[in-house]
Amino acid sequence: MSSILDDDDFGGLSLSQRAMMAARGPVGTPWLDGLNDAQRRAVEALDGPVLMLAGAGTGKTKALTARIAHLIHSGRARPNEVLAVTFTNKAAREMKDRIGRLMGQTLEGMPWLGTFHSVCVKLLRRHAELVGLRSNFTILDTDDQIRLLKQLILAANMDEKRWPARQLAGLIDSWKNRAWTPEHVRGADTAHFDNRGSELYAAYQDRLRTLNAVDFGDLLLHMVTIFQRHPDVLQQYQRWFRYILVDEYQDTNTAQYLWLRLLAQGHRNICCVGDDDQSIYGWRGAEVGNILRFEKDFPGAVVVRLEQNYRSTEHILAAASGLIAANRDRLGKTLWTADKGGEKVRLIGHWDGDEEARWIGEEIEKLYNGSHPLAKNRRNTRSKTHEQEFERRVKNQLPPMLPEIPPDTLLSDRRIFGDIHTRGLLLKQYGLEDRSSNVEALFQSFMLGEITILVRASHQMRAFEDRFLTIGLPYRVIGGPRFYERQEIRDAMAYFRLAVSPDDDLAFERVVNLPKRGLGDKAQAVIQTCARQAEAGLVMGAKAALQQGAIGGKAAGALRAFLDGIGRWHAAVLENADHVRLAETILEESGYTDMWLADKTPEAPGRLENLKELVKALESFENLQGFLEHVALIMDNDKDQSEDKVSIMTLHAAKGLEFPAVFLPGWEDGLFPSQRALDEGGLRALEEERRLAYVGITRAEEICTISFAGNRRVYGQWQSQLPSRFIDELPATRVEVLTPPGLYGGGFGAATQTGFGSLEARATKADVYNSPGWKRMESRASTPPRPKARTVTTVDSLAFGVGDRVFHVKFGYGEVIDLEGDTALIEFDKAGSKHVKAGFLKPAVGLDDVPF
DNA sequence: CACTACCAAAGCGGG
DNA sequence: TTTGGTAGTG
Repeated sequence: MSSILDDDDFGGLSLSQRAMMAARGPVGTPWLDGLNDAQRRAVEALDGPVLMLAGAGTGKTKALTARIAHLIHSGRARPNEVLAVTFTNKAAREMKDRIGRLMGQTLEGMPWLGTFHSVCVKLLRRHAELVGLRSNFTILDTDDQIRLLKQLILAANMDEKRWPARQLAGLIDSWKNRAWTPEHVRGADTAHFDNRGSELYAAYQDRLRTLNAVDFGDLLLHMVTIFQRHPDVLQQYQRWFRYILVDEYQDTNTAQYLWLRLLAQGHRNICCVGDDDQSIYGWRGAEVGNILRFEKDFPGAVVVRLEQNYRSTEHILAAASGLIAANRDRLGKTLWTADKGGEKVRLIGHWDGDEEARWIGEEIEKLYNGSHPLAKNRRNTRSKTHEQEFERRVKNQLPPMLPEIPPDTLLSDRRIFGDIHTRGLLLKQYGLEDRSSNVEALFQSFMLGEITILVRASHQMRAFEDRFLTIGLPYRVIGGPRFYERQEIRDAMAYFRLAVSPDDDLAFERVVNLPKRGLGDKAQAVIQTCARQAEAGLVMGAKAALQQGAIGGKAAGALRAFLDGIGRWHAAVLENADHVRLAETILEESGYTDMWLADKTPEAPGRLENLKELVKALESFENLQGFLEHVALIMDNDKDQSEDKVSIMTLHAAKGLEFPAVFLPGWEDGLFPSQRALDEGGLRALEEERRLAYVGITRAEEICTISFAGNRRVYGQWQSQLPSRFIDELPATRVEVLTPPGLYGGGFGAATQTGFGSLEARATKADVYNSPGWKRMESRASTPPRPKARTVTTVDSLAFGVGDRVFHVKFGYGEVIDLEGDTALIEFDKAGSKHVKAGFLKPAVGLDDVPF
């Protein structure tokens, strides 16, 4: 073995691995147990190219992990000779866990099981010099990238308003996804960005090289470049990685495809798993063509179709299959399930988005209560989680069930019902049955964590958040801005980066004047000039500027203090000082903590909390360097998992997940499929939207509810729209149309079932139109909805008095405790007490915001 | 240099 | 509607 492959991840067997290999033999092979025929074929076809077409819920991860276990156990490869790539850290983690469980504790991690990016980082660090980098390069995230590009745009004398850095970033990203270096783009692509796209791209890559930095796209691009230009290096890895496995192959872009193809060229032991029907990342550079072309790329490939679905009931699966059948470009699969019957997909129309949110809220309450007719039919009862939840409730002496909430309950009381502690009072007042001891009902009911709402676009989430805050329904938004993307965290990280490497110019720029030190644009320009003159980094430039007296007065003092700080922190890093303490010191000494302490905005306390959490997160790392290295690639924020909450997320974020009950709101033309897909993308884009719809429906195990609204407020403007064309494409026999909800107050539970679905195979939408409730709504459609009072009224502080109920967009409802000028102290029902500007408050409203 | 006022734009988002 | 960025002012 050459020196290229000379370290732990390529080394010989560890003791435990040897032990494991030795144990091979007639002992059991648990990973082969419980596989169906197709899965077994996919697991046992070890050599040569294999394409595993795995439909939704067909046990793809099971097959994939069994295959790895089988590979290792059969002695074909050692754990560190298997390359297995995924797209997300979550998927990688899950695979690691499952393999560990399959093979027992003896398996010492597989170093080459990870995301495309994390594997590439490891490889690139070894060969950085081949693309003009040092092996300790930093990985820029999107934020850094944009700021860098902005500088380049300005330097090129372009109007940054007409040519926004974001757009350039997208352009460069798309080139990198196709594995195009600046040389490829030059000449080939001049039409973009005022004809200067390729020029700026080249400048950007140069700049990155000087900064010894890469962006995410570079990780793959550089590796492809290295493999193409250095056959000797490529050969080493072709030999080393004896088996290659790829998850979610339909999501690979061209760069990833090339990278894989180069590595697999020798032995062709590559196994790709994917589902062309779930390709939903075309806008991010994914090429469905990669999976459609697999058999051409790898002649003689074994193709295995996993078609037995273990997730959804028959009706749900059939509805999804019927929908996706409208796509032309697909390999085609026939999913089936042994789980016959179950509930049909439910379809309901609403007057507007708020009513949709209200209806779904009520549905969820009923599912949770066990009072929903469908909850009572539950088939998947007595899952382990239910038993655990039951035990938890008993142990904490919490009533296991929420009471059934009468439909005419006042809005203000609903909130209290939602609060498990104060609910008892209302039980009496409303004369409700105490279902505390009703174990059967508990098992029939749904836990909140079993329920999800999947939206097309993130702005749809707000209606649900507003509503759930109001009725006190615990929810969790998945995939919002992540922890490490928050401003305060990124600021703090910039300080840490400076401490580790003072020549990190991007970090320097981010925090020179944060908190405000009087080092504004002018001072920074001087520093830049000095740095350029000295051909050195900004820290050196700043020192030079001070020496030359180019910066004087107050600014000089502040700059000197800042530089001293960096020097001190860097020295501490070099001395291996306790990094947690150091981090705290940095945040203190730099004045960053004080900045937020002095900040009066309602977000400030939360930001301080986050900073504390950041420092706490440091504890699990050896030092600051290790932490920074880790964070660039893994930015998970998976805390808060323990509480039982409804989850709200986008359809994209839901891929790979499953839930017993799924709500799919907003199925309207223009929203889903999105207007952009309808306008620009042609058939291709429409088919991708349809796949998204397919992904949505196939997330559901037992209950799937699709809904649409006739009117919706988009960016403050009311818009009317038609139900989604995808609704027409659902096979009518698999759909149950609910009449629109009753109008005032109650009646939500009274939604009757219209008999339909025998003659016309695709008449679903028309049926909704013809249902009596929709007629009523339609007659109202000529009058555009009036904006509700609470959304247009702005009120100054004088309009409130102590004790008033108020509403805040972020924090929900609360009570005024104190007033001081334009600032009010509010005790929020859900968010605790906070000082907020009165301008953010609106008077609380009760039921009078119901339309009609 | 910092603060305020006004204006434009707003897709899904992993690493 | 909200958010972020820029231009103009104190």
